[in-house]
Amino acid sequence: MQVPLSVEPTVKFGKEKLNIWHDRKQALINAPILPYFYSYEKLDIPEAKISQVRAKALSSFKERTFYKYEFESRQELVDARNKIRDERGRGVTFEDNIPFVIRNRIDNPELFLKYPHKKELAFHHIDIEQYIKPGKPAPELDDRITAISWAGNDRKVKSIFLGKDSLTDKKLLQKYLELNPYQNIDVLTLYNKTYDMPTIINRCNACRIDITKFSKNGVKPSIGGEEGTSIEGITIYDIYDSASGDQSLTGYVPNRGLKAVSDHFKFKGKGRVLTKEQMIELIGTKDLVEYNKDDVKRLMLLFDIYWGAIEYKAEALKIPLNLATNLSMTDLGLVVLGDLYREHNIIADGENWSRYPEIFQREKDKHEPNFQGALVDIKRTGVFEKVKKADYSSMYPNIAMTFNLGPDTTTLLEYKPYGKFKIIEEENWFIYEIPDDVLKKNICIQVMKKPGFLAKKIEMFLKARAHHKKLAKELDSKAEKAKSDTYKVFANGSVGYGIHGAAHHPFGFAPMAIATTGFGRQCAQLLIDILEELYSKSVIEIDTDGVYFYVKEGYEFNKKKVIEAFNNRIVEKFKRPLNLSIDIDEYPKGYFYAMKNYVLVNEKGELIFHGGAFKSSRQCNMSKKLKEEIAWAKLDKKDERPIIDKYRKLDFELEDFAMNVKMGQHPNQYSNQTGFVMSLARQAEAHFGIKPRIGNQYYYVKSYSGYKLLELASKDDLDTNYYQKEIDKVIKMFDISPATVSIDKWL
DNA sequence: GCTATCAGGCTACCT
DNA sequence: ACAGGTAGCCTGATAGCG
Repeated sequence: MQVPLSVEPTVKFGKEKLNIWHDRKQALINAPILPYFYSYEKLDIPEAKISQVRAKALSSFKERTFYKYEFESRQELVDARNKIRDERGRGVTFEDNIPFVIRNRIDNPELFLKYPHKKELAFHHIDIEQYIKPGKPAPELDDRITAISWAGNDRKVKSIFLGKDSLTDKKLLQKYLELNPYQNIDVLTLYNKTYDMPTIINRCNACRIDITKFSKNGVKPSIGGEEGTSIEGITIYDIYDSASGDQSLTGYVPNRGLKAVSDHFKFKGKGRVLTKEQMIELIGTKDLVEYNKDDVKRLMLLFDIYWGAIEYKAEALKIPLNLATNLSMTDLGLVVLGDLYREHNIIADGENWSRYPEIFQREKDKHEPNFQGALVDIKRTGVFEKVKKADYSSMYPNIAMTFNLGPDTTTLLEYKPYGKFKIIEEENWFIYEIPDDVLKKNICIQVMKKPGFLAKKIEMFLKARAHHKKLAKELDSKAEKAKSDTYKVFANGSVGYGIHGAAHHPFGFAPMAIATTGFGRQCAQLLIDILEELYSKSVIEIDTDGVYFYVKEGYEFNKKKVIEAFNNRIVEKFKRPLNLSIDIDEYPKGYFYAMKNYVLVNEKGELIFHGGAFKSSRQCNMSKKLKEEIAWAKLDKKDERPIIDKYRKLDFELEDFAMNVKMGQHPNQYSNQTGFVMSLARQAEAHFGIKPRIGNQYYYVKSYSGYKLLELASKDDLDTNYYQKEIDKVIKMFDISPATVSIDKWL
């Protein structure tokens, strides 16, 4: 690679250093820049080194003088910034919350190329199994590890496992470390970084095994905190991060667990999938080892799918590998926009929050949005045959590119009374009046005709994407596919209305987000109108950039005609041709229930559920199975009654009635401490000593005495009334009640 | 005391 | 602490009814 394995900031003797690992060597260098922020004002900060710089302000694109405040350490910067925020509020200091490694990368784009990891990366793919005490829902810290499987670059899976009667895992761990010197490992691949490595390290601690062996410089690994596990000289790649962000899986996998995702990619293993009970029962047997080995093979299957994009991303952005393994949209935006702002000598003079107070600081309810987003609607419900989906490819980046949006071209001019979308063309610019139903105003956005730098950058990304996508198809190449996906992410990250619409992203530019979503709504509506006209009231559901519609008897679907009509309408509406293309997918049948909630049958005859109403992970198995059976009956026009009668008997295992919920926040963040999730968390703490923690998952059932953890419930305690009502709900979902039938259907 | 309805808090999902 | 948008579950408050 051209880039290092990892870079982390660290303070030594009060000075900011960069801790760089490359080719299994550590380089502790002085950071080439000091932590800094800007302000328009001359502030009284004695500890800072103050200088003046001339640059263009992001808000006005006019040249201004800024004071630059440099600090000895990040902590000094944070303290000074927070003091000013406390006294004066936000908005006095600018670019004051950029992670230091990224700030270094933006200001010295070639910096990390001086520390390349040239050796072939040594991977270590790993999975462990752990004992669970009978009756307990999950393993605990003192539970022994029963098996470890791993593979290196040779892909040969090896295992080490505990005998049935061994009560300690000390020898197993010692042997594992002996067989796998961490000195020779660069990248640890696993699924769920909060489990395997912390567990191994905890078990080593419990067994008094020296854990400094894990790191390359004798420093103890850290396992706690929100940062997760970190080991000096090693980068941890959690494939779950890639799988959970993979949009192409939506609707095709029941969850983002290792098994579901690898099954989706046609995993073929030797072992069978074991239940929790079997995993305990089969300790010390070949079955458990095969199961454990299969998980490593699943891991490697997914590794081959996702790794290419990680390494490519690191090199394309010139960032260390550890930053690329779980690059957030925020950080991607910082790098891509940071490069552009540096090249054009722009300083972001405040965040959206302070630059557009009328949008981001107005009085509103707790979860009310700041501005209007995408168009979402359902026009017709029920079963439809020959369902098609027309969607824009990369809609938002294409809009930003075609409409020439960017900080240098786009300005929020003024607000007008809420009304219709309007375009006014002048010699050098367009003015777009964008109605916003959140702000209840028309937002007037001026866009210059002179080509802008951000639109140009996005065009470059989209062209690169198209190029690699074509190659991927022609050569059936995973590497090209990874490149294509990477450029799609880059294009999204630089326009990503998520970043430009964020209140506190340092480089966000709200007019861009408002224009992007505003044009998005117009384009979606255009597509709806055309399909409604061509196939007579054919549109079913709309979500952002995709329109589901059906072609009824007597109409002939013609893709060319749709696209032609679409292009004509674009010219009519926007007074010029736009570079927006649409794709069309087909499904033999579909059942549409509500916005974002529908069931499709694809060409292969598979049932694909969309939306929380159908596939919410919190619902019980009984309800899920019922939905699946009724969906098939409904789509095949068969009688649902026998299915319902069968389910009415509630003849299932206790587990099939278990619902589940995950703690979404830290215990002290719950405004309602007596709320549902907290009450389950308290039960778990009282009975099993499980500390309430963000991310904890609780399985529960409804009993006559209230909601109970699954482990505390028995079958004859179940609230049958509640579960009968669950069945009623499913029936209602598929039985089209008058309230959900569109007016058309009655006419 | 029971049932229906609604708002608010929260999770889970979609683009 | 990247955005907005929708559905559904659960709780607690309130209203209507007998």
